[in-house]
Amino acid sequence: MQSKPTTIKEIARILNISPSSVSRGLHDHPSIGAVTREKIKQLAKSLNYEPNNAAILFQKGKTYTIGVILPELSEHFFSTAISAIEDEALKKNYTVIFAQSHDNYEQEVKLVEKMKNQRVDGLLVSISKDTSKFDHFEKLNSFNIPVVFFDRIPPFKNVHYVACSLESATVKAVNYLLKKGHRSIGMINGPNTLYASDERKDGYMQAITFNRLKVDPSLIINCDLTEQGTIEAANQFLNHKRRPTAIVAFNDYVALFLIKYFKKLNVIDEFDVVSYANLPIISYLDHTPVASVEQYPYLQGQKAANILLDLINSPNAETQAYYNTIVESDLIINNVEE
Amino acid sequence: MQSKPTTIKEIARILNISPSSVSRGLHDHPSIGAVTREKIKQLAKSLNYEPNNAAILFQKGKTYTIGVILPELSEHFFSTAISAIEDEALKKNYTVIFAQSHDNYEQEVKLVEKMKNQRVDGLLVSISKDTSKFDHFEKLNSFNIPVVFFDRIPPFKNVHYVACSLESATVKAVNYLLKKGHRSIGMINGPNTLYASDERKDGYMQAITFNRLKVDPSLIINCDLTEQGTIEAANQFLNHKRRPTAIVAFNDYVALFLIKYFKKLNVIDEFDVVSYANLPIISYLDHTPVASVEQYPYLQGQKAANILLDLINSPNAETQAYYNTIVESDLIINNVEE
DNA sequence: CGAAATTAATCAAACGTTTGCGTGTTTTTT
DNA sequence: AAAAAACACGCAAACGTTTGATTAATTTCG
Repeated sequence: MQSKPTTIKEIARILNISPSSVSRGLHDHPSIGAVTREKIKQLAKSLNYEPNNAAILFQKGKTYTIGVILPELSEHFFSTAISAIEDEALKKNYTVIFAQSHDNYEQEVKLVEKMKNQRVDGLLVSISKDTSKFDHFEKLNSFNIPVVFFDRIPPFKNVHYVACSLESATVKAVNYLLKKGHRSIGMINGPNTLYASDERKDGYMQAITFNRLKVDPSLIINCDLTEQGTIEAANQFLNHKRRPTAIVAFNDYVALFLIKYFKKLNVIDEFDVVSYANLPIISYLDHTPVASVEQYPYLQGQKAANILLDLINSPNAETQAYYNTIVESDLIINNVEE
Repeated sequence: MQSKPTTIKEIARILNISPSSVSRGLHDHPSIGAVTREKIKQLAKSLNYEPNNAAILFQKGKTYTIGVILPELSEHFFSTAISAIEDEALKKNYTVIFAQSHDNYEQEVKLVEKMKNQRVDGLLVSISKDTSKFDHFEKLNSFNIPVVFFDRIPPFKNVHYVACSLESATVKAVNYLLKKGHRSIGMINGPNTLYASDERKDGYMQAITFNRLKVDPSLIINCDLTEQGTIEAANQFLNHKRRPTAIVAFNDYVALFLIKYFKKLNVIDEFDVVSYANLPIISYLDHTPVASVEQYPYLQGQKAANILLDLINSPNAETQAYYNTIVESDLIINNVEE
């Protein structure tokens, strides 16, 4: 039963015509007569002919494959994004290969190399936490492999990227809290090295200032994002002379730790928490954040994929301007039932 | 800057030797002298030579690629499994391409076809919910593409698979509840069409019977796994003449709905819930399941990937016995703090 | 010292498909 | 009826790499 797949040559031999005619016939090339074309197609069908992709790819020098490199596939945000990427790629008949950097710079460099060897037509990347050099991506330019960054993007504009505006989302979040009557709002921010921390801080300050209030820097606490770090930050808030009544948490994990700790101290009712969505089921908690910044991973993935496919199929990629796409994030108000 | 990638031919031309020698030199073939070999390697390095994968794959008729088809990538279980698969594949220098069936049979058939066209060396599959025919997989046999199923497997033994023994896990779960003193234990099971429902039911009955108790069939309720369905099941338990004090939920989603509903009715303290792990953060809930059946997605993915790679590289795949691997699932007791 | 063995490299074919160019045959145009 | 156009197909090269067969040069050994 070990059937070798049917080839064009085989069909040509049986029909006593040339392989080129078979190829053209199958592609509805005008220079092949209708009769011959039908004969070819019929035989191809009955022999279960399937084009040998490897051969075509090789011949065309294109792989119809896009690579995706991201930190951790099992994080909900990324698995949703890649799900979108795959869906978009499939529509245009592209294949997706992916790899995880596990937030490790060296691994990321290796993977970029591997993707290049695989001759992907383009690359989608969400950079690892400890990536601060970007040479490995620049190398791809000379091979004419376009790169689109998404969500975790490098801190400069002369690349293609899709990302969420955390700044404007943070403005919305703080505005919401102010409108609810809060006058002292704390923020548990990430390490200063993260670009995402800057954005949150800027948004926070912008909202406060815009409302003609004064920013109290001691209400913005940097945190290593661990449970222990969160607890320390919480303690600082609890002992603060202007003890805040609302807190903006860096992400859902931090919010989770925070809420857990506040519940333990029985002060949870004295705080409103706003967070950035990572965990799909966080709204099922008893004490949930009053609002969440939704970052639309599916949409980001979709946009990034489409931009990449555009770039791949645009002839004059050289002279092209950089896509700097911002996905507006929204503040989702959790209507707490009870 | 548009550098065309260096080829073996190019190196050969510069060194005035034949391409075959270059190829052999790069592969440390014994019939190339040490001097020439070094010259070749040096030049290759300085020209940044990278083998053209597409050409090699084409030439060898192998793609060093494994395909993965699963229902929904954004589900935590699957994203963890595929994360493992990717890690294993990378170790052996294989590439992973994947696609989602979105639990749709027709889509699955299409994807299998596409994977075949891509000439994957092997396929890992977790079948879609409404797949009951398996011809599309059998077709792969004649192309000598091995298939390993994982987690969601077909209901027969003459295929390779890796799966969790939900039956024995359910036995453990029910035993645990019995040991805690529960005498009336309800089960919210899935639709009867699912193999997974059978396993749970069998495990339940086995544990009850083994403990010399009588199975009350009305305590096993089939449910469509929606929130509404869960509520209906809950109501049946609440009105049951032998009202259960513990409930085995089909999965974490069902458990979530159930706990939410019980909390609303203020009867949550009258029930112990056991569930099957899908949601990583469910243990952060206020009222969490007292125990969870852990199905080790990472381990399953790992094993499935390794089996597939074995099959791909075993010369006499024909005569091979079928791998039927069962991953023991464990009952994780949640030590509730308060 | 001549035959055999070893070493070092080359040649050419092959993998399956596509595509520019050429060629013979038929049809259309003037 | 001759020239032009349209049609239908074949030829051959090309993509980059690998590999079995072959050759030429050198070394080894009886």
